[in-house]
Amino acid sequence: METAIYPPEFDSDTPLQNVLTWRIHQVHNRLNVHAAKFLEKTSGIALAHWRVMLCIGADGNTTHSEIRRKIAMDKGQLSRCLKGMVDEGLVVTQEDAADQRQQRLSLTKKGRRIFDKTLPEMRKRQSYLIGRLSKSESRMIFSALDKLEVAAQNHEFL
Amino acid sequence: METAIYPPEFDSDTPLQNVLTWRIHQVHNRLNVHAAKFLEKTSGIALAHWRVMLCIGADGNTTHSEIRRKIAMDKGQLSRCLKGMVDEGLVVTQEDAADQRQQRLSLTKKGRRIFDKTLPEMRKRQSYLIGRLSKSESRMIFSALDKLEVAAQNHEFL
DNA sequence: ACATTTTAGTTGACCTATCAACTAAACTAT
DNA sequence: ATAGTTTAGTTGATAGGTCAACTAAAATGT
Repeated sequence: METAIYPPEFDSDTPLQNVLTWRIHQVHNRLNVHAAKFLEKTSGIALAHWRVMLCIGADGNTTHSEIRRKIAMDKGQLSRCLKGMVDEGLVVTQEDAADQRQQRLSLTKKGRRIFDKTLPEMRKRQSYLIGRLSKSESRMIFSALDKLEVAAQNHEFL
Repeated sequence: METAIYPPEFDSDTPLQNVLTWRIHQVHNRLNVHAAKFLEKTSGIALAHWRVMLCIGADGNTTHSEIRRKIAMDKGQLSRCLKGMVDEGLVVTQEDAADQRQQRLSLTKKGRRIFDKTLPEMRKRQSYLIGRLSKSESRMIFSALDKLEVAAQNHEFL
């Protein structure tokens, strides 16, 4: 018998549960909610701030564009996000001597403290989540995501 | 040698690429963009409208709450979304004789026409996406997503 | 050297998502 | 029956995402 449960075709009989993009959408939302609550509890910072922090990293000295290359974030959004982080005293900007268009970004002492506190917690969370998966699930989900990302960007099917 | 590439711990050396929740976030965004463009091309309807349409289904006669149970959508959002769909002539509401609080929802002829045109296209897209994956990837990604969803909702790790 | 294009970042307009307050109908329990 | 609670859906306030216009600096090409 060759017939697998997947690939699932969806129709009135097959519930939305089996539509891959739909499942990703749902799970993504729930993980986001979870991450936001988790961050709220551990360090009180917003998810977007945390993601940007991760990009700046402990060493700092990044720029807007570098961050954007890493996390594919809208530049307006990033600009405002960083402004918020500067206001909260998490990040400092200093001008780049060589290129006056861009600013070098680093964490403040406070930002660094929060970063250092949050990183291990987020690692634990990551391990917890991955720990729920079997070996092959955790291997396959990464490669599947890679392929889906490519598939979504190829214009083959558009 | 037992060491696998995964589960990936993230730190300054391990790029964000290996953070599972991050990857899901990225891939989700790209799939969304792809889906929206695809729908734009095939039937000109919005992704949110399509999702709701799928819930109403060809047979129709659903209610707000039934849809919400299926797709875990905010009720305010759904209310406005449906209003838009009614304005566009995709959906009709009629009052439920037995329960005056709720409305029965169905597709209009126009809505039905778009639904019938879009469904096979979206199926093709789904098959295309799943087709990029190996058998075990497509099997494992579904089970992994299921487990992650549970993990994100359990308060074990919160 | 100077006109053109590219890159960096900011800002404004708009659109969607999320949360909470609200009205109204229906159920529940005394 | 009727007070209290639950369920259905609407609406408003607000935060966050997306797109495009804009300024300024740097790179490019003649």
